[in-house]
Amino acid sequence: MTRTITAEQFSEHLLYWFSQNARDLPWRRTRDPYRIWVSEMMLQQTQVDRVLDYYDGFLKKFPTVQALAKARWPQVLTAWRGLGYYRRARNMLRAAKVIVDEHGGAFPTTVEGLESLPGIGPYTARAISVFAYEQDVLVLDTNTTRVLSRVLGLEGTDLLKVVSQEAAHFVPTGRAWDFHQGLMDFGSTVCSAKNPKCSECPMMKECKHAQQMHLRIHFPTSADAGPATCGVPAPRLRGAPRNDLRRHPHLSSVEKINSKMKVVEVAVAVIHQKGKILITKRPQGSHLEGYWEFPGGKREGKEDWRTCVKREVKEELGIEVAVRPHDWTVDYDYGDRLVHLRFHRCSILHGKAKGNEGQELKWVLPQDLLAHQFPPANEEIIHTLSTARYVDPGK
DNA sequence: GATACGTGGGC
DNA sequence: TGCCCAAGTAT
Repeated sequence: MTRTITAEQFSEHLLYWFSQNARDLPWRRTRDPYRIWVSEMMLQQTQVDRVLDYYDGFLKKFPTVQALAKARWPQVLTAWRGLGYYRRARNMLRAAKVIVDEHGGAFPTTVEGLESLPGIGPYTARAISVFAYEQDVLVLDTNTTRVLSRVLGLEGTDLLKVVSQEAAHFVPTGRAWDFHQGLMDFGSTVCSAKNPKCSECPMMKECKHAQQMHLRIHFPTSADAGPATCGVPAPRLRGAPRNDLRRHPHLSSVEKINSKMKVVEVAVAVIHQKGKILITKRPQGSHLEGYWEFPGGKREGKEDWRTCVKREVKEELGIEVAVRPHDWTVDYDYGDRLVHLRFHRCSILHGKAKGNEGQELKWVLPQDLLAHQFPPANEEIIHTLSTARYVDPGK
């Protein structure tokens, strides 16, 4: 399993991403705490595009906290009408009066001071600290919490508390402003709540969530097991218990799978001979081109899985194989579809394998599998196969 | 800690 | 169409 990303790696990826993808938003062109405050209040539970329709108009009508403090509620309501959550506007009017009457018109400069104002809670207080004063504090909202918890693989109840502890040091010194603006944009566009675009994410390799999303491993129960076909002794696995992968507890976390999601079923052949395993290279132009993979293919309807393996191997390689019951299954989530892979170990009955579809073939020792690039869905299988010791059926 | 609070967009 | 949700806060 990959190491957890470091704070430095995270910042480097994020700040670079932000430098290339930053949106030009009006509240990013100022450090005036009043204007930042207005933006943050409007942005509570409200999307950027909607806030853009109100932000300039509100500031034109109430350019300063003094102007707002002098206003009457119907005026403020008029400037807010349509945005929703009207208590926000009412609290802003109250807070403006407090700032003018009790603080001489100056905004509090500490998180505690800000949070004491009506309508300003833990999030908004820290957001103003960072976006107006550029203080190095961690700001957690739904976006930033989601991104950090995913990358770090944190979950469970009290997520806010866990993330604030584990990620407090992720804020790069002196760069809190960029860091959080980037995190917000990143969370709403790439690392979104629904359908995250992991393919566009610079941290996909290090991200615990991506690893979990795309690699869910299940094990056949003993009831799934059956005799190998054709009476050929199958390679037996020694030294690597079937449940080896259970040592990765986070892999057992199964996300809700959209019931509408299309499921593609693929039977995979892990063909052993003389201590080596046969792999093939995906041809150019195909999905995941250039990756090595095991022979196999899509199951046709309710076709028997082992029949499917035999058929695919015959089509692709021109050989007859004996097929064992499957040893592993992997579900790989592409976002729009779920690919269900079943890995069956096989032995060659007769014939010499050749690439009937022009694909490159290679026989490799288990320990050499790691040197070949496989799709991420195969990663754990590769790891298991490469470290296991086999009894060669031919000996 | 569960709930209400608003509206428009996405699916 | 109807349901879910989005830069949270107050009760």
